[in-house]
Amino acid sequence: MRVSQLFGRTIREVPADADTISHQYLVRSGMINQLTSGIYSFLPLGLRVLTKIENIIRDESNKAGGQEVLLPVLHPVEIWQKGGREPSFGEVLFRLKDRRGREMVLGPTHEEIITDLVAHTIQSYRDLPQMPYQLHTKLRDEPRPRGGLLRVREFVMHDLYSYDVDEKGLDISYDKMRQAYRNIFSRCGLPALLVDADSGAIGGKESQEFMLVAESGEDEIIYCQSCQYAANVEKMVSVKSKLASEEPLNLQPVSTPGLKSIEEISAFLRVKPDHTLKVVLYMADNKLVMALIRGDLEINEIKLKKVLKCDDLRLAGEPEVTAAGLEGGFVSPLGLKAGIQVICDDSVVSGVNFVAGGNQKDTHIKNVNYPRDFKVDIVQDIAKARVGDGCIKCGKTLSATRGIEVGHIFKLGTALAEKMGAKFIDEAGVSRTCVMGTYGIGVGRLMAAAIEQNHDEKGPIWPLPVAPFQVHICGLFMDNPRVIEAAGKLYADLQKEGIEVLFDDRLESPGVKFNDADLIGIPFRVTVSPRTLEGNNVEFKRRTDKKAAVIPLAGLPDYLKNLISTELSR
RNA sequence: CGGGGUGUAGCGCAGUUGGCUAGCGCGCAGCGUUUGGGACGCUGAGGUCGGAGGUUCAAAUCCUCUCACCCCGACCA
Repeated sequence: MRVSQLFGRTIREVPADADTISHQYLVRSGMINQLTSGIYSFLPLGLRVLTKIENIIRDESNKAGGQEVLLPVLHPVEIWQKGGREPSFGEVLFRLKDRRGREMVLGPTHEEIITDLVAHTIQSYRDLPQMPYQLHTKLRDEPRPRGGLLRVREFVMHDLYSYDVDEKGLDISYDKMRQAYRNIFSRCGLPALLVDADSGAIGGKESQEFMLVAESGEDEIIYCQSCQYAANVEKMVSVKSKLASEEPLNLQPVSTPGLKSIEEISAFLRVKPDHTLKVVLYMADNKLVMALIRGDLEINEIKLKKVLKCDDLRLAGEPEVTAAGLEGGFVSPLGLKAGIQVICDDSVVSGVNFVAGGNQKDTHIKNVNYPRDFKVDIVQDIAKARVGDGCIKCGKTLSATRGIEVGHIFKLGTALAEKMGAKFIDEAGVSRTCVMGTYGIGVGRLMAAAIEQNHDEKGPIWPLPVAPFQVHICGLFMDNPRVIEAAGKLYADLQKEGIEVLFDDRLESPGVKFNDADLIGIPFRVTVSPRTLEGNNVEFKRRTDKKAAVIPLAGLPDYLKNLISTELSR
């Protein structure tokens, strides 16, 4: 491609509404353009990167046994009702009506559709396992799009679904896809961290995420440097700090005028926060519930939501607390009237002599102990894991980092397949339900994450396998006949060798060309200029090099061809 | 949905105590001089000042409503 003819241009100024690095560079290099919030067009340069990633995904999916399909974007709402996930997707679903008034949904994902298709296609255990997949658009009305391509409302996703005869088969498919995903990320030149994850709205049991470590990541990853165990903070179960053992003392009410927060209470009564009882009131599907945890810990709402098995969880508002006859800031599980469900973190069970609310204004109670003084409905881990906690696998201290979730794999089981009627006849002639797995990669997000992870102050540094072009020719002084001739010939020769080359043939100053080259981020740059042409040489520079090397023009196509193929096969 | 911010030329911005023909830089077009890390001069094109309503002799500027976008939080590939 000649830069003079390229559709799309580089921009010098940083776009005002882009403050994520990848967003800035994607826009400035002319790869993407925003249409409206969370919706982007891809220009030729950007599409080339996207397509390259897609092709790597395609290749690895095929190798793992996948077969590509293409599913509709427009879904009748009934299929979502049948699958039972309509409420949990809620507002995220884009909805519309067709001309007959029939309600439709723009597909946010395709488990229902593909499972319906499988139900119509699979009949016998002989037809299994299957791994249909697609690379196609998903539409989700996200509450808050952000960070350019990092979080959008319309995006290309790789989604693969596995169907097996039993759990054992699912385990095999899951392992295959986990390996395929590892291969994909490593072939893209992007080392991804595998972490245990919560399965979210999609449900299912086992689930893991592939994360690219990046400052701008939305997720917090808690990991163990010693045994490498890692999990999303949403999911991580950790060994909490232990408290010294004490004898339980007698209950003692104390006056605490106006003191509500854990900090205020612990300072006033001179007790450590780990000797206070934190009470948080939530509305779970519009029912008031009480969550208890040791005062120094935080509640992990994802875990809590799971324990409660509810679709919607939010903090209770002042009116809702008052309506339940409770005193905000002094709420306590002691003497609680029936009807309010109490969920208690296991940290409370192992602690002693807590300061808890007194259930009346300006009063707290010291030396509260479980189970002597109050009852709870559920005891479970609902705490947010922290840096410094112990690893549940090996006991060593946990660390944290931030990451961008670029892939997610789930063992879904049979629940959805059951609802969608995906059954087969087994060897004994008995009808059984397919066991399902689901696997996804956000392709555009991966592209953005690649920049977050690989860039300098001039622009992105694309890994060769996903770079928009492999070689960038800068022709300096393009009004010089020798340069026109030599650069033009080199451009043609490289293309003849099958090398992907972007040729900057514009009559621009060297500074402009070099800056544009850095901004586009192609791994190899060849500069053709009168100066080096004198000795039949050109300059060669990797995007990561500081300085260019002078090398002979003769034999350059072969040299580059070899270089590229060795780099790609690494 | 809660909190914060911004809408003026393709991009980045100034102008906002009402006052002349709405301005600057970049980019774009033409001409000329230049050329190794974002050159310079001259000329030029390009604007419903986010939208609607109102106040006024006069509105980018004041008032009301509204829309859009960005950032921080609750959600996810």
